[in-house]
Amino acid sequence: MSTGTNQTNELSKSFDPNEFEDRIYDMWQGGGYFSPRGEGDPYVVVIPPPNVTGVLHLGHGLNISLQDLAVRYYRMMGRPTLWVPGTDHAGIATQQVVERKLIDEGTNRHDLGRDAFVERTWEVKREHHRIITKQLKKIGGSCDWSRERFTLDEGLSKAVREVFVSLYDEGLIYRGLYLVNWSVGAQTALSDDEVEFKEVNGRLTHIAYPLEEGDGSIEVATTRPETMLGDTAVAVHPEDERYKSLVGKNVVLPLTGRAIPIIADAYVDREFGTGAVKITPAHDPNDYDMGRRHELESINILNKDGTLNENVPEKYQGLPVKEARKAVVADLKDDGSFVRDEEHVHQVGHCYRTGVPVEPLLSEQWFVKMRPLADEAMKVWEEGEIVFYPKRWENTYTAWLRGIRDWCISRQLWWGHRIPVWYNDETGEVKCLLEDPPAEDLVENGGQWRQDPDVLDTWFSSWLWPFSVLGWPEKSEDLSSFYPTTALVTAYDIIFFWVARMIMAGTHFTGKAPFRDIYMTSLVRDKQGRKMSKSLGNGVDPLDIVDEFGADALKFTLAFLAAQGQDVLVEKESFGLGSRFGNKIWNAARYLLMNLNDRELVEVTNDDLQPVDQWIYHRLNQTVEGIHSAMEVYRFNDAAQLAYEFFWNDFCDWYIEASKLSLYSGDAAEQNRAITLLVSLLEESLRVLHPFMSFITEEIYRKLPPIPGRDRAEALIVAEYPRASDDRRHESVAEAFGSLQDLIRSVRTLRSEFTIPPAQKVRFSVRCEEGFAHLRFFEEHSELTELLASAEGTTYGRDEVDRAGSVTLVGNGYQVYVYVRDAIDLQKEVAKLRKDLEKTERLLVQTEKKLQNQGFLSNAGEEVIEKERAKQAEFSGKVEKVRAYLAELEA
RNA sequence: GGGCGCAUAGCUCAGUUGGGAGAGCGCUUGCCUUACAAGCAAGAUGUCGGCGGUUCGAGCCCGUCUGCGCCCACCA
Repeated sequence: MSTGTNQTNELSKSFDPNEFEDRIYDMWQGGGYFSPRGEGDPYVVVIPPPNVTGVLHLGHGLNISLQDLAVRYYRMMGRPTLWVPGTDHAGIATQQVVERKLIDEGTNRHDLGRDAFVERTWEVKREHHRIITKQLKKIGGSCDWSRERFTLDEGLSKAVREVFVSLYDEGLIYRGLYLVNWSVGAQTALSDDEVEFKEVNGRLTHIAYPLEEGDGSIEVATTRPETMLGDTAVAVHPEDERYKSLVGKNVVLPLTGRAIPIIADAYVDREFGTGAVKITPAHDPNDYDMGRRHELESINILNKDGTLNENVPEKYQGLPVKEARKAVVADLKDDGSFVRDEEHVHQVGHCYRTGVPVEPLLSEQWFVKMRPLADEAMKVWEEGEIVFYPKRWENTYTAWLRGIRDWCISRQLWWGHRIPVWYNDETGEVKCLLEDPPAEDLVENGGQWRQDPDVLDTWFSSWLWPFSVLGWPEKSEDLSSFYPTTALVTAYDIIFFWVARMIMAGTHFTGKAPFRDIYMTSLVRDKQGRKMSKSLGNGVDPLDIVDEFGADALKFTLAFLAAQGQDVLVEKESFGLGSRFGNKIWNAARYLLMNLNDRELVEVTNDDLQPVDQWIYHRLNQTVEGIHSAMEVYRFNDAAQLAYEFFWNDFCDWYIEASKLSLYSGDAAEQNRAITLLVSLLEESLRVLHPFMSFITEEIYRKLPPIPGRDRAEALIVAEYPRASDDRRHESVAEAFGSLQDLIRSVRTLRSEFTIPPAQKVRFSVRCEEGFAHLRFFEEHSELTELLASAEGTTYGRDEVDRAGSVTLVGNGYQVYVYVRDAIDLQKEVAKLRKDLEKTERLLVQTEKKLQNQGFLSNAGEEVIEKERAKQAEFSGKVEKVRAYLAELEA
């Protein structure tokens, strides 16, 4: 059976990803290939949802690329594979985007009103959503768009509501007046995790508080002098002799004239500063605790916009914190209570979204009691239900769980899930409801019930993501088929925000950890190791990379560079790696397709394989095995490198080159055999490469002719991934081919060192030694050496040959005589040989020492010793021959 | 204060159970050789951060020191 292949399936001469990437993506999506197919153990990934109003950066590029790589690999491995895409409503960030727009339009959200503002935000969301999904497609993400979700869509809102009500009913959600982190920038409370501590060069101000009675004073120190306006005590250590007598007395607070007590508390560090601390329960976490212990009054001095309120003397009212600080210090100086101030480096909390310093503020907020949830999350880890890659992140995870604190979930925003709690202000009743109360009961319609104005922390919907996207709380088909999911691929900077909380929610509400494998991606940095950011201007836009190099280059380069657990440093130019690889694949394929003309693809059986064919199949086998084991443990860079090396170094550099003689000089049958093997190997290589280089391989796959005896998938994306097979294992052939490569390289080196022009053919003979497996190989397949070394008039054999006029190259098990003595500088050759001899002698001595070492012989493994013996034989043989040859040359 | 990570070729980094030091880029030399100059062939460059230890044998294991980086933490 044979198939005519005279159709023109040519590839264009120049390689341009832009020419086919969009077209191929549409083909995939149109073909429904992104949806799970088949039966069996599914491979499921949910995307870490990008902020809907955000801009994709290279971190997303890496994250999307690695997920796509894994998903495509498992899809081709035949597992029903699902990658659920979606976006996050990102409360603070999105609200800010819209608020800024309003300010530009000369208005603001309060003028607009809540409903109109939310509607406006939905418009902005829709606009950005279109852009961001387009970007995800550009990058090549093979996600199932028919299942796309948004954290604020109907189903997910239902999940959020369900979870809130159920936690409320369990007593795990509570409301109360607590000191929280207040972001003046975003005008909302934040959870502890949303506060970023940064080192700040501040000043430590020492202030003397005069005693109410007598002349003495007590000196305190603070980094936030303005908070003294809200002081309600001064604390000292109970055993501090300096102050013991003062405990119980009062001091008069400067600037306000209020009298406040001196109390004793063991929390105070006698060594720090003066050993006396001013206490501001309303604006400092420690002071707050102490205030509770001592039943101190709390005086809130801040408005929510960060200005001082009516609880401070009039002259400070309305001043922002920063200004108030200056004014207070100035006034303290005037009034004589200022002692001194000094430079002081300390950690100051900042809002992770707006970057402004966080002000601790006493306010009414909703919290989730985390301890019980954290315990469950700890348990699933202990039981091995979840595994981190790399493993060390488990420490970070467990440390956080151990030190868990309650989670402040209410946000004073308008964009988000409204808290499902209603108050009856007359009766004081509170109800938390799954369904909204009837409209007529609401105060705005003349009823009595008023809904809590706040929305929930964005992460309160994100933590449900792996099961809410699959339909929970409904008992959907997707939920039963695809939950728990298989892998989570995300960056390590959101372990607390997201990963740990998803595990809590998943475990608590579904009884199962939401995923098994947690792959923490590296952070992408610039070449100086700096985080990419807009302000530094060092950001690289993944779409620019796609435009310039193609999506395959983006994915391949990142996969190749991103070793597990190591931050990856890149610049735009780095992506030349993937781009060049694409070019290589393109040209190899173009070359083979060109050579289909006037030849036929024929049936080729294992019996038809020559050693070089067996060698390439052996290498393919090894490559596939290596990729499988690398993928199993998420070593993407190893897998990418194996694929790269096989295709470029083995297939292109050796196999295609070696095939040229058959392809051009063989008879018709041989030519057909050769092209068939080449195209078959190309086809299989495309399957190997597809997860790494998806677009280009699919594009080429479409142009391949039918190959006799091989099934054709409707698209490469759903073709079967190659597996290793025993009948392709050819160890001894591989060893022989290794020797052949050595031989060829040594001839090439000789040519290169003596600059013998490529056009000038050299004549050489090979003499193989008795007892070497590769002897027959050389004898039977002389054309390989002939072609690869650009030689002519070659003779082979076991017998001595005429060496007159030759230069000898000594290899393991063979010698090559190259007849170029006239063309080379003998002195240089002698010098080179001496150097080579020295090195070999050194190696020989090393090996012999080992073999004489009793400790080595008794402790090392059998294999290691065997290997050492083989080395000894090789080295000593070589030394002997080179010595003899040198003596001959020098004579 | 606690925890973690990194120091390997000029640059960016691989190196999975300890057994003759690797890749990509860059550099040098020669080639537009019937796919690819985004290429081919050949080549140079390493006290594997310092010191000590375990071992027949250490880039890899242990200790210690130095220099960077990150995370967590309520010392005003």
